[in-house]
Parts: sequence; structure tokens; C-alpha cells
Amino acid sequence: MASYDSIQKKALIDYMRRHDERPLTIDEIVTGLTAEAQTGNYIAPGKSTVYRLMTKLVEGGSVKRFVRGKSRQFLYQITDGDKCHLHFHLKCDVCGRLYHMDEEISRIIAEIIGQKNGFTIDRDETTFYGRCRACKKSDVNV
Amino acid sequence: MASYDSIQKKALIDYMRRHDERPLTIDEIVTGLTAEAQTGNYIAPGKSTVYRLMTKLVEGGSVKRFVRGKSRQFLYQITDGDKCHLHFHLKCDVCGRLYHMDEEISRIIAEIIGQKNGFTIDRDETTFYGRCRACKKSDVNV
DNA sequence: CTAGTTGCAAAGAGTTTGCATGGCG
DNA sequence: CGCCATGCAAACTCTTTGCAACTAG
Repeated sequence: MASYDSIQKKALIDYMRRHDERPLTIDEIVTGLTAEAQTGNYIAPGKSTVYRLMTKLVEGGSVKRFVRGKSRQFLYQITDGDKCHLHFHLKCDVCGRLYHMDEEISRIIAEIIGQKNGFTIDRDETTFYGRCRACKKSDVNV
Repeated sequence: MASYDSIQKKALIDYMRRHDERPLTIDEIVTGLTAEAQTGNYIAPGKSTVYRLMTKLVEGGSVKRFVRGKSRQFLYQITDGDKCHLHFHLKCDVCGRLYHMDEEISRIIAEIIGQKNGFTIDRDETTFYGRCRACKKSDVNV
């Protein structure tokens, strides 16, 4: 058999979809799933299963894996295929939220910068860091 | 006393300067230093010292720390102070080389993107990924 | 002397893997 | 029934830390 979708896998993907606004750690995901399982009467996957499923999802391209800051942890965020294709992302250093840049603007920016520097920019791999409007006032210096 | 520069620290910084074309792992650095010490008759720092020194250098801003690919390893690259301020970087996914963008262009790009998205972009923290001119032809997919 | 630095080895954090168990078709 | 997925715990990898010896000023 090629493979089937276990309850655990379905729960994981569903969870990731409902929490796609920022990248999550494995622990956050496992904790979240476990908490939901208690009330939502379904089976949450264990941590090693989440690791294993995540690896496959990342390889399959539907989930992105990041590393940020001084932590050694990986962060995972579902992109479900093409939703996050061909545009830059903006990530707020304060709240961690991920914003999606307009595709057309991304293309133009990539082109300008690429030309000026003899570089082929990978829009999918590049993320701008800074602070979003909401967090701008909370702290003055970056 | 504030602190002094031990032979180990000097050797490390010197080594980083002579290998600033791409980010290095701690192991590469320690191995390189150890090898040089045998012929160059100076004392190479041990691994934990390199870790410790590196942490300080990163905090001090003269060295950048990256994470790349599927490895969990940190990569270090010396930038020596102000050389790397207020401009974007371009990093080649293939050869790992780091390129510095023009400061004026960086400023303009940051401003445009920031305005369009209500974002204050941190130029020092943002790196564009892609492939450089030299690597463009060598491989098609990242 | 005294604060700061080093190296070793042990501890930590996060991730991966081996293996026995159990589920799906 | 056979294959694949799961969960536990052990193994692993990379980084950090505690501690005693050492060094520069």
C-alpha cells in the first residue's frame, strides 16, 4: 500500500491549517494537539510521530521549516502548496507573525535587486525581518 | 580588568578574517585552527573556547551567526563591525558566499517595502537567498 | 593577587532512530 | 495477512556550562 492518512496525521494537518499565521515549534504543536484531543475526542500524535510526519510534510513541500534567533529549535508552518509561492514574507521580530507580500511587488523587487547584484533571488526562501505596524510603537530600537 | 586578547582569541579572529568568504561551522574552524597550529607554531583554542569566543563576537556584532539547510549547526562568518551595517545581504544557496548590497539601494528597498506593508524593516537582519552569478549555471534546482 | 580565560568533561536541548506493537485495507 | 504508522525510550548531534587550572597585568 502506498500509505494512508492516519487519524494522527489528519489531526496534525488540520491543526497546522488552523494555526498557519505563525510558525510553531514541535512542542507547541504537540501540546496544542494534546489539549484539543482531551476535549475534541480524537487521538493526538505523540512527539516522535509529529517529528516524523513533519519531516515528510517538509519534504513534500506543504510545510516550511525555519530556524530563527538563538534557539536551536525548528519552526514549522504549513503553506499547503502554492499559497506561499513566489512572494516574499515579512516577519515581525516582536510578535512573530508572518505577513505575505504582494506577488507582483515581490517579483519586481526580486528583479531589481537581482539585476543590480547579478543574483537570482529565491522569493520563497527570503524573508524580511522587522516589526509590524501593531508592534511598532511598543519598542523604539530594533 | 576589562579583558585582554589571548593568543587563542587572536588566532580565532585572524582565522575568521582569512576565511570570510563563506560561513563556517565550529568544527571547520576548530579543525582548521588545529591544523594550522601544528605548522604555524601557535596555540589553537579548544572547541568550547571557540564556542565561547564566538558567542561574544556575535553579541559584539563582528560575527554573524546563521543556520542553513537541514542541519542544526550554526554557521559563523566574520563581518568586522560596521562593515555590515544598514545594508541587506545576499547569500548564495549554492556556494554559501555572502554579498553586501549597496547601502543606498538597501535603504530605498526597505522604505518601499515598509511603506507598502506597514512594516519597519530591519536591514541588518534581513538576508536575501538565491544564487549568485557564478553558481547560476551550475545547478538548476535548489 | 585578581579578574578573566582556558580545556575538559558532564549536562542540556532538540531531533532522530530502533524496535515492538497495533491498525488499515 | 502484510505493510506501514505509532509510541516509547534510547541514541545522537550540537551547544552550553561547571569547575579547577592557568595567565596577564
